[in-house]
Amino acid sequence: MSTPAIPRRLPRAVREQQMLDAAVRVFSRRGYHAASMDEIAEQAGISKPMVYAYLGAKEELFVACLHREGTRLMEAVARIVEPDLPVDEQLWRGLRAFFAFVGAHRDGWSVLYRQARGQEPFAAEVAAMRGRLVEIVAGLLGRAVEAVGHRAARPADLTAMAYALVGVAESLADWVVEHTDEDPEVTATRMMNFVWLGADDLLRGRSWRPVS
Amino acid sequence: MSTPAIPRRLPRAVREQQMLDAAVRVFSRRGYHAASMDEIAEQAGISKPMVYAYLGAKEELFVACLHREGTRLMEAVARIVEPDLPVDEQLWRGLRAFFAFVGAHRDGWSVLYRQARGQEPFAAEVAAMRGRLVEIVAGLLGRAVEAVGHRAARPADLTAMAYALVGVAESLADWVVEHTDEDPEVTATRMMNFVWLGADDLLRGRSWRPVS
Amino acid sequence: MSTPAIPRRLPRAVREQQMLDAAVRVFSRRGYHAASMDEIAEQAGISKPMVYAYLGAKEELFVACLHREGTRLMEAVARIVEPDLPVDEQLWRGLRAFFAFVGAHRDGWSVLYRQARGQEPFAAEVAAMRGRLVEIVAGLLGRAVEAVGHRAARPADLTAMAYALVGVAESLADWVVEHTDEDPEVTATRMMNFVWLGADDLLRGRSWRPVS
Amino acid sequence: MSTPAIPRRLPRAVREQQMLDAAVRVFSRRGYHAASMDEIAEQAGISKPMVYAYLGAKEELFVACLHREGTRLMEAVARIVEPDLPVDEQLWRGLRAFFAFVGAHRDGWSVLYRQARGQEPFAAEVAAMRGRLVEIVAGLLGRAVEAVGHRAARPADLTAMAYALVGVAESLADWVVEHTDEDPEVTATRMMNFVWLGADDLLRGRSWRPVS
DNA sequence: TATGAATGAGCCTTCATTCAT
DNA sequence: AATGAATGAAGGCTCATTCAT
Repeated sequence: MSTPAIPRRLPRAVREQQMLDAAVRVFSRRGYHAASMDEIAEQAGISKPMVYAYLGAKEELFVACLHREGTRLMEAVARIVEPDLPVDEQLWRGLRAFFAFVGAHRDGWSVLYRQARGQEPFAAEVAAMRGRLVEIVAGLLGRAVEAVGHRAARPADLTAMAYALVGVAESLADWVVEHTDEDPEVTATRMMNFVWLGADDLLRGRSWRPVS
Repeated sequence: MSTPAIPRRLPRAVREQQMLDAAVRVFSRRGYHAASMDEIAEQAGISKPMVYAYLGAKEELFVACLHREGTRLMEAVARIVEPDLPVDEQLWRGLRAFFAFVGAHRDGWSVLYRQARGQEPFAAEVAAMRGRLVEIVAGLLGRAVEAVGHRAARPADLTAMAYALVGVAESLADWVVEHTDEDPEVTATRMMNFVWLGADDLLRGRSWRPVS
Repeated sequence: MSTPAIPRRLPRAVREQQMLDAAVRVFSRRGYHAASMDEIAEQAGISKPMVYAYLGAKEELFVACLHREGTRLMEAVARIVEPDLPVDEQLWRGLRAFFAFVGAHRDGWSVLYRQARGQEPFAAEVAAMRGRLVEIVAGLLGRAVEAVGHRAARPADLTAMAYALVGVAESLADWVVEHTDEDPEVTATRMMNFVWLGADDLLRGRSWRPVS
Repeated sequence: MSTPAIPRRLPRAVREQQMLDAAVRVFSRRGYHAASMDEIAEQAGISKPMVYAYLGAKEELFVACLHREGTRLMEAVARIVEPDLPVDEQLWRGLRAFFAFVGAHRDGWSVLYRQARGQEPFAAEVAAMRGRLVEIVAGLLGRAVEAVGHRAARPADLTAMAYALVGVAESLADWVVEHTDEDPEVTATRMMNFVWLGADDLLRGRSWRPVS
C-alpha cells in the first residue's frame, strides 16, 4: 500500500557498518584532516550526532576504520595460510589473498597504507602493525633457511629481507589498483617470480611456478 | 670586537631557503593539514607575512618543498650514474646514492613519500613522478634483458618488475630511517642481494657482490 | 510564575531575519569592507558560525541584504500604484510610498544607495536595478506624452528625463533622512512641485496640488 | 646616445601628482578599503615608503585625493560663473562646466560621489561639502525669487528645492559617464529644461533655451 | 632620495563537538 | 533513537605601516 519507505530505525550494528563504510570512503578520498565529519555523516545518510553517539569522535572513528580494514585484511590472508606447506607455497597463497583483498577493497587499503602511515597519532600504530607483519615474514624466512639446511642467518639480515618483501607487496598493490583488469593471481605470480628467483634469473627467462 | 650581531635583514634567497627548511621539517612531522603556517614561520625564525610574500600560500609552499626535495634526490642519484656500466652496477650505484640521500634528508623523504602521496591535490603529481621513475627502471631492465641475449620480455612484465624494485627501495628507505647506524652502502648491498639473486638463492647462503 | 526565559533555540526563519536585520544595520553604518562578520554576529545575538551556516559568506550575506531591502522597497511602491490613474497621480503615490519607506528603513536605504553603488562586485547589479527603474519611469513619461497628444519624444530624451527624476528622488531621500520630523507626504509634494512644474513656475509661487 | 632613461629622481611636486593620479584611479576602481597601498604605489611607479613619506597614511592620502578633486571641480565651476547674470543663465553656465568636468574626470568624480559618501570617516566631510553647495544653490534660488518680485519663500522650501536640483545634477552625471559621446553642453541643456520648465511643460513639447 | 625587508594585527572562514528537543 | 541548532577555537591569508640600508 505505502511505498516501501527507507527504514528510519535500524539496528545499531547495521548503522555502524554504514557509518564505517562512509567513513572509509571519505577518509580514503580526502585524507584524515580534509575529511569532514559533516561529509561522513551525509554519506552515511545520517545526522552528525548519531556518528558521535555510535562511534565517538573523529579520532576514534578513524581508528575504528583502521581496525576494521586491518582486521579484514589479516583475516583474508590468515584464512588460507596452512603452516605445514613449504614456505614459497605459503607466500604464494598469502599474496594471492592479499592482492585479491586490495583489489576488492581499494578504499580500505588506501586508508591503511596511504592515509594512516603519515598521520600522527596513527602512524605509530600502523608502524607497529607493519613491524609485526615484518617479523612474521622474517620468521617464515628463518624457517625456510632451516629447511634448506643452511647455517642460521643473522636476524637483522632476515628482517631486512622481510622489509624488502613487504615493500614489494605494497608497491605491487599500487599495480593492482592501477590495473583493474589483471587477475590478482597473476600479480601474485609476478611477485613470486621476482622475490623468489631474483632479477638476474628473471631477466634470463627463468620463472618460478606455483606447485598446484 | 663587538659580538657579531645576528643579522635581522637577510637577502631573499637566504630567507627562502630557511623557510623551505622549516617547512619541510614541519610538514614531515605534522602532515600537510596539521602543519600550521604559524609554526612554519616560527621555525623559520620569521613572521608569517614573509612566508606568504616569498613563497605564497600553503599549497604553493608545499609544492615548493616537493620540488626542492624531489630535485635534490634526483640530482643526488643522477650525479653518479654512468650509462656505460653493466645494469647491476648501475643499480648498485644508484641505490647507494638513494639510501645515502634518505639517511641524510629524512624529512625531505618523508614529505615526498609519506605526506604527499595520500594528499590531494599533490598525490597525482607524486604519482606521476613515481611513474616516470618506474619507466626509467623498466628501461634499465629492458637493456639488461638484451644484454643477456634473452628474447624481449613483454613491456608490462618489465614495468611490473620495476614496480617491485621501486617498492623494495621505498621499503628499505624505512629500514634506513630506523637504523641510523647502518652504512647506506650496506643497505644498498642488501637490496642488490635481494633483487638480483632472489630469496631462494639468498636463503641458500649465496650473495651478490659489487664489482668494484 | 517563572520569568519567560529568552529562547535560545529559534527556528531558522526567525534567526535569518535577525541576522539580516543586524547585517543591514552594520553594513549601513560601516560600509561593506569595514563591517566585520564578528560585529554582525554579535549584533544578531548569535555566534559567527550560524551566520555562515544560514546565509553564507560575507558576499552572499551582503547580496541577501540587498535583495531583501530592494524587494521590500519595490513592493512598498508597487502596492499602491494603480496603472489607470493619470501619470502625475501615479508619480505622487509612488513617491509618497518611496519616501515613507526611506524614512522607515534608513539603514536599508543606505545599504542600497550608499554602500552598494560604489562597491564591486555589487555596483553592477545595483546599476542594473537602477537602470530598470529608470526605464519604468521613462515608460511612464512616454505614456504621459501620448496623453497630452504631443508628438512622440525621442527615447533618449525620455530616459534622460527619467534619470533626472530618479536623481531628485534619491537626493530628497537624503532630505528625508536628515529631517525626521517632516511627513513623507510633504516631501512627496515638494518633489511633485519641483518636477512637475519646474523651478521657474515654482519660484513664481505656483504649486502643484494632489488631486485627492 | 643612451636610451632616454626614465628619470629616477623627480621633484617632489611632480611625484606627488603622480601618486595622487594613481590613488584616484585605484580608489575609484576598488573603493577605499579594497584599494591597497601596494597597488597604488605600483600604479604610481614608485615604492611604498615614498607614498608614506610624501602623502602620509592611507586616510590622509584619501583625503588628499578628495581635496584635489573637490578643489578642481569647484574651480572649474567657479571660473565661469558671473554673479551679475540672470539666475537661469548662471545655472546653465555652472552645469555646463560641471558636466564637462565629470566627463573629463570620471575617476575623480567617482571618488567624490561614489566612494567617499558612504565611507566613514569621510562621509561627514563630503556631506558638509554637499551641504555648502546646497546652500549656495538655495541662495541663488532665493535671489531668483526676489528677482520675480514674489514674496520671500520659506528657507526650508528653498533648501529642499536646492536638494532636488543637486540631485538632478548628480544623477545626470551618471548619464554623462554612461554616454561618452554626448556633448556636456547637451546634457546641461537637458537639465535646464527639466528643472526650469518642469515635466509638465516638457512633456507638452516646450523647452528652455539658453540665451546666448 | 629611495627601497627591499619585515611585522603586528585583524578578518574571513571552517571544523569538531555538543545541547535541547 | 534521532536531529536541527548552536558554538569555541583555530587556521589561512592580507594589509597598513615602518625600519635599516
